[in-house]
Amino acid sequence: MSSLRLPGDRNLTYGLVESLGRSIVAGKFDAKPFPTEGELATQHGTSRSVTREAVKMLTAKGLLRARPRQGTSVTSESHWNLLDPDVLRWLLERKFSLPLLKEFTQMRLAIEPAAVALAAAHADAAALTRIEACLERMRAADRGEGDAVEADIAFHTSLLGASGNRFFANLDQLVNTALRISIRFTNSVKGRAASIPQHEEVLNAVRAHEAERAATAMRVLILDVLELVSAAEPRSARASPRAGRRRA
Amino acid sequence: MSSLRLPGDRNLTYGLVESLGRSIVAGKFDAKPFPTEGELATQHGTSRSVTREAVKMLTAKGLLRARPRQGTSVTSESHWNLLDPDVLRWLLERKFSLPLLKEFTQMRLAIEPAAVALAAAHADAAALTRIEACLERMRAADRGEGDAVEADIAFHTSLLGASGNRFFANLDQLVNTALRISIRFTNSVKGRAASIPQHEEVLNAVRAHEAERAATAMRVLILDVLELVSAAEPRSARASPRAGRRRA
DNA sequence: CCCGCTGAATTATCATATAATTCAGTCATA
DNA sequence: TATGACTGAATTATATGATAATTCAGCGGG
Repeated sequence: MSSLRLPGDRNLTYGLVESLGRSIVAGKFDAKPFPTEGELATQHGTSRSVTREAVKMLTAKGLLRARPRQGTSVTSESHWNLLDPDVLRWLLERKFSLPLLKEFTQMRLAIEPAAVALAAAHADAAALTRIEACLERMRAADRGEGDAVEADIAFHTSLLGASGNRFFANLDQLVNTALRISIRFTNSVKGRAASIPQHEEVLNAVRAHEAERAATAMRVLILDVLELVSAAEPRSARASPRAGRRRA
Repeated sequence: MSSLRLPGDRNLTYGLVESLGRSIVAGKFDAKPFPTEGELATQHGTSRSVTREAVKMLTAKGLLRARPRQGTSVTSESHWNLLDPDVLRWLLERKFSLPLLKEFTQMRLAIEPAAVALAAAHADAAALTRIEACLERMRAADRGEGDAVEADIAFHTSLLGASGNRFFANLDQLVNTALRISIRFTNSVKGRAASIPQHEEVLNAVRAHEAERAATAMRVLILDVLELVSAAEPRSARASPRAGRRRA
């Protein structure tokens, strides 16, 4: 019935994945059971081929589980693949989960300083140029030219790529997705946009091949975010924003 | 034609995914173009439904790209999703990639110390019991009772789970997959199995809620692995095993 | 109380047909 | 010659209908 015109619908299958993914994360099937293949097809006006492919993709993302006779069902939330950008986006967009954002920032605090340390050690000329371009975009955005959020994101992902570590580089899409929401949040709390000087310090350290200094600069930057996110939480079990770390 | 009896074949589709995934990673389609849907179906004796679902899953893993008229093609390696346990396993098993193992260990060095620090801060009683059980399994394996590799893996993944951070916890499958190969490698280089005292130190620190001490202990443990892996590399661009870090 | 059988519901697989997309070539035109 | 619209063919995308395999729930016998 519905035309299924959702963002990222290269075709019917992806549109259905998007639609179902949102519904699942929103908890629409917490009470009533998940429809069978046939029901899904008729409800959405898609063929069984499309329906099956969508279910298979959501299964790959850990949201669904299909077995003969038993039918298809939503898995417990702990099985959901948070490292999948789609899943994370659905979770962060729908019921805006502050705890999840905090946990994401904790992961960034582990990953990004290590990545910039590697970037400082490798110091590819072309990569450096790319990072500088991102910083320039941030400066331009600060003057009102261009999108500050996109520039900020590009800065961080370009550093992940410059690390020369394929695992860090592979996190770019995830960071891209979540950072977009994270920045929107931090900007809403404090009026201030991203701090240019802090980002400059990271770049300078990388350019100077000073790994430890670069890592520290990045750590400071992300700790700021983590404190903003933690402060927004209701008072409960957040004695230390990032336990057991001092002297970066 | 072939019966497609490969590990992890809950059904024909997963079997085909496994088979094609290995072939792609092995570079079987670097010269010749990737077959069309129809060709794949006839070659493997599967219906087009199964073939399409397999192709779709491999597309989700970033290995393939399908467009009408143009056909299906293998993407460049930089698009492959290393965070997918299947993809990583195919890469590590097939052409045993030492650089990739090194990069994976670098990521562990970023993740696991942060995770144990959080685990030490949270200190859930039930989680502690689980970790202790894993250590006991390691001790038992040291006496010849049980599998040492599995116990070692369980120790590390249980700590990821105890971190209380869902992103760290979600890395368990990835660590489970790659650690299995990593341990096999380190054990082959040096005869020694995993160091029990080092693991005990981690657990003790977590039990005592000493986050920084726990992180340090884990860092030491993984640095040992990283040095083993780095030492096995041919002499080239590895001036410092983990640049800009000293005094763990 | 337990074990095996049976039936039914649902996914898994197969087979075939039609639509949509897009690349490569053709041809008219400036 | 260069350029742009048109055309045809190849391939995926979607639809539809049928059969097989799996497994749960319930029944019946021991």
